[in-house]
Amino acid sequence: MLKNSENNYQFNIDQFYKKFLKGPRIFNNRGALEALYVPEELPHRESQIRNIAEKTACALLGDAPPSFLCYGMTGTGKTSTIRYVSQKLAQQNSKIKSWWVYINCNIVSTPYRILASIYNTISRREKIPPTGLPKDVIFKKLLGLLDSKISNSICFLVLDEIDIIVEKKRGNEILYDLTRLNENLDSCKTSLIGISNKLKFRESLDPRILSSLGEEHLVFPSYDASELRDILYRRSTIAFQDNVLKEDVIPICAALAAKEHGDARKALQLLRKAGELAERAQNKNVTAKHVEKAQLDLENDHIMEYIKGMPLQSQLILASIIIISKFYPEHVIISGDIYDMHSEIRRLIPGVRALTKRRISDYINELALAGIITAEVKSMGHYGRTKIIKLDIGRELIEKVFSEIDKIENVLNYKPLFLQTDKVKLKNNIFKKLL
DNA sequence: TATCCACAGGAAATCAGGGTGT
DNA sequence: ACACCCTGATTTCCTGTGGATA
Repeated sequence: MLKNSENNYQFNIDQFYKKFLKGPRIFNNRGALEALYVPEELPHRESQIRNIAEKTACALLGDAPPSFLCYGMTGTGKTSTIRYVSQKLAQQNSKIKSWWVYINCNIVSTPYRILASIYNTISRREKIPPTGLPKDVIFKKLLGLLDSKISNSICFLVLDEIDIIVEKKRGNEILYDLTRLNENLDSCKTSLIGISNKLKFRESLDPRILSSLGEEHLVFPSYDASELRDILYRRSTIAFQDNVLKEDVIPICAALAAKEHGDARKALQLLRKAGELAERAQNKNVTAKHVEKAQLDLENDHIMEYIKGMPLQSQLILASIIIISKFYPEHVIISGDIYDMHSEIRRLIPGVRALTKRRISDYINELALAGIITAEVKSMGHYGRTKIIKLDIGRELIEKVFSEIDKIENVLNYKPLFLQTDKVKLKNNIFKKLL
């Protein structure tokens, strides 16, 4: 082995790849564990499949199927079932062609972009720009396109995570427009399918939309452990080489996911991650140990991914919390502290604006919602009403993420000034007693 | 018991930045 | 160049509030 200047053994990439290829194979087709993979059959969703099939069958005859809603927690097979049925429907021998437009409202979240997204999925040539035009213009263009390009056929609009747009003030408008598409169309018919994982979201839905979206809705119950085992087993026969899974691997994955409201997506992720860990370690088998590690890794990956993806201001808010708890572990952190800390450190980064307390309050709530911190509203009597903020996950993990973000890394060793005044220290001592 | 702190958090307005057609 | 569109982030303005203190 050669030594390089840093006194480490030099990594020989060619040898590594050669060794890897000679090593044991774990996967046969890892795509079968992906979220988007639609298997040949969907176990334990027979009644939902039948229900949707019955609803959509009239599309084969050229009639507009009723609109409807699907409920169920994450990983209960809502999207997969819809995709599955749509594939089967397309395989039927019918003169009437059906189009399926999938929209994830988490990504495409504004009225304009929803209309544009539908248009752009159907139209091959002309695309609607991401911004610029008035909404009603796009609406008319869309009507024209539907009538001309897919005349005498059915267009299914699948709105995944529909609850997200309903929460917004103008969300009801766009849904109302979409439900009314049929009235303005001559030769094309549309059908709306809403998918939601919040069972309560119907309450905030405009009654007009609720009625045309169909009083009828479809519930996707969570899978129990034995159903998850079954799903995993079937997928694993496609995804993995024969006999690489130790017999306890699938039951453990299923049990872990069953604890989390029976999330099949989670179960599949676990299984895949466990497989990848085995592969990386050049092991012949996937074992319970790999699943354990996978569980930890997945949680961390998720958090790290989330933090990396946050906007800079949000990262600065989190950094403020980190810094305070790093230099003053005893300090009880309240909203005001974060405001002060933020206004100090934001100066260290060029081009970062100061924020109002109001805005910071929202950022704190977002972090709490993501499970990174807890923010409990508490009244300190004469000392006001505020949020008590605590870090919910390991500081090291967050610092590790931040060390990869240059702008934040430079800030982490900043020693807070405002905390050094006696006034602040005194008040915080009273806080401690009150808690 | 009235007071008063330090905010919470809703609603509406504003701003900047991406774009349009004329 | 000009008037106008849509969005997302933020500010402005606002009313509400739990409980220690005087």
